[in-house]
Amino acid sequence: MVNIHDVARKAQVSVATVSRVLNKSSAVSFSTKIRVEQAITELNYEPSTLGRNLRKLESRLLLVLIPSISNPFYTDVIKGIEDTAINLDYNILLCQTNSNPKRESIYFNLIKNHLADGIISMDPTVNKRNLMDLAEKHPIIQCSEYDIDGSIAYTTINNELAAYHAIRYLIKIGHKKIALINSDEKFLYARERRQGYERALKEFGIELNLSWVYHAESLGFEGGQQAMRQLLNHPNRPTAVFAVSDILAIGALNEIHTNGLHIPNDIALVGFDNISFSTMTHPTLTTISQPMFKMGCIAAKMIINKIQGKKVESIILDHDLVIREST
Amino acid sequence: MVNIHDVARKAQVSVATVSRVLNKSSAVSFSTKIRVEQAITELNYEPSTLGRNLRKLESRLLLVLIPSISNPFYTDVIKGIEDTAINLDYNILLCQTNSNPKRESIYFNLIKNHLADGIISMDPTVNKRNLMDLAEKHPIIQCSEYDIDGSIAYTTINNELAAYHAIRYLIKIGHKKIALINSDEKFLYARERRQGYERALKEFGIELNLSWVYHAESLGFEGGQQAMRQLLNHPNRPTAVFAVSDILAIGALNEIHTNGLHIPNDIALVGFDNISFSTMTHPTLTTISQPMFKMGCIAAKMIINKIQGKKVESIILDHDLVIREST
DNA sequence: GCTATTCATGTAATCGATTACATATATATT
DNA sequence: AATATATATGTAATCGATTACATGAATAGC
Repeated sequence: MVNIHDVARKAQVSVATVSRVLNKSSAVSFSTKIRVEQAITELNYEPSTLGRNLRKLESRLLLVLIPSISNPFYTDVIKGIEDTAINLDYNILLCQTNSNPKRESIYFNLIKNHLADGIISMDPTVNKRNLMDLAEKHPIIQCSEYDIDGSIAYTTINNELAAYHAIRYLIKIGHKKIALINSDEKFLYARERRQGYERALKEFGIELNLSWVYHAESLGFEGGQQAMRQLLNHPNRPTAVFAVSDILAIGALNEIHTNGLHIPNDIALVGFDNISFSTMTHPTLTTISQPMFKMGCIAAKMIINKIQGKKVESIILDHDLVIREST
Repeated sequence: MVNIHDVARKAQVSVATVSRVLNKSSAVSFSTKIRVEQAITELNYEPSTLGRNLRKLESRLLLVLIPSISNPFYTDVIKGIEDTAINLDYNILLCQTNSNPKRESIYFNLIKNHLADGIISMDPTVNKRNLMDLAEKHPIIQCSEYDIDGSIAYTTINNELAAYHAIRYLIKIGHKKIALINSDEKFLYARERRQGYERALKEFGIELNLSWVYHAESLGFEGGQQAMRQLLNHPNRPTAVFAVSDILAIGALNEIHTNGLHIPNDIALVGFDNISFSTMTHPTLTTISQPMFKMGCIAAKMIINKIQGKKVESIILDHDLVIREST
């Protein structure tokens, strides 16, 4: 493999001069510059990023931790991260933890080993203690999921308020019997969305019926189906359902159809995330839209600022209620 | 940052001995081994992968080129690649080209720069000429999409045969007027699936009606909707539709519903890929299932073998016709 | 007890770049 | 013309590891 010395020899200059031409770091006379560039072309030389990074003590690689790419919510966030990162000459390493602690530690080692410069964590299942320990020595920010009491900067939406808006809307169009399909409340977003649900009910004088609050066992379609199955068997069936993710909502929608009921006449349905599938269901799904692409861009900017030693502040983004046919 | 010299000093040995302990490469006496390990723990030392990789001239990073992670087909393939790669101590860098040549060249540079050891390309939009040039000097294999005449090893299914099976099945259940929603035929898989479509028709003595062959303008839902809209306006409406991807099929399904027609009574529908959403539609979608996870595992094994200088052969995997409610 | 072999460890080169510092030449200033 | 400054280039240290080779000590074989 041809290296910088070969180029230097061919162009009859020192390696320093070659490096200067490569990095435009200081003045090189026109004639030698041409000579060096010619040598580079003739030898088909490509500088080794490995050597460069070792010297500069950086990898220009960003780790993005997600539970799984199968959830389309992450798709657009990642697009935002990638766009921003590439523009600033960083590449991203997408890491699916599958909520597996062993995987997690592999990826944590990557940053300890200097193979990555920073981490954007979007994984709610990550070990918070380990993450915070790591954040003492390495640049880390959280995206979408975060810790209230942690010292790690984050960008997210106001989950409590978003859920509140969804429920308030259901109440305003006449619903009083509103169920909640939540995910596991070990996740902060699940706790927050539940709080928003409860606040809206309280504010409109509707009593909280705990038997209408379900926790899905999985985050896939089946989770929504299972939860809905139980809600449909409830002696006092709700007239509206708020699911904390579109995937759960779509599972619920499926189950409602299987039972021959009509949406929204028999049951109204609201999801969360505004994934692209939510326009392909029948009826189309009313949902809360998060600014996913923007969130990704901001997360990327935050982590790069952090890597460069700047101070970063957490940022809360706006959400929207997207009203479609399911309500 | 603490380095190998600090450890050596603390343990009162040479850096070579520390490296030996780290890599278990040759005998180190029990007592010094303990001393070194203690120093490592006390100093909280983590070896720099950058330094190691530079010396060993490898990065243990694999590039995976995909057009976009938004297509769920890739999800399981990537899981397979990742599982296999991690077991063999490689990490994967997921690269979305978004069919953007500039992105592509960024990623190609990564391997020229030795920041990655090999490439698995799943991108049908990649510039074939560039890829083949690169393959002369670097380990590259193709997954799912490939080149017939190229010299690059690949793993995929038999697209022609899969399409043939889908169409033969439609014919056997009584359909004669069968439309094809294809994607752009610049993609090899599109050409192959069309060949399978034509072979099945020919074999059963059904004349090819070119006005029933559509090319979707996008690979998203809208592509399927648009194509279906045109098919529904056709004076001689087909009774069955084969779409070359589930996403297109779901778009078509939506359009059929919008027009008040029944699936499968008015129109039968077959997709391709067996993405998880294909069980969530109403009716559920008959489709061709590819062994995505397995394909990913094999692709990863192939590229790692190639990196290690072994000879690799292309592998064709089996597909299945999954019959559901839409036919 | 002397030589041959094995074992444990150290020294220094190496991977491929960047860059502080040194030096030589050309140009500007007086 | 003498000095000051700017420009162009080279030398060598450095980033953090691995490893070929050298060396000294311990053990085995006779």
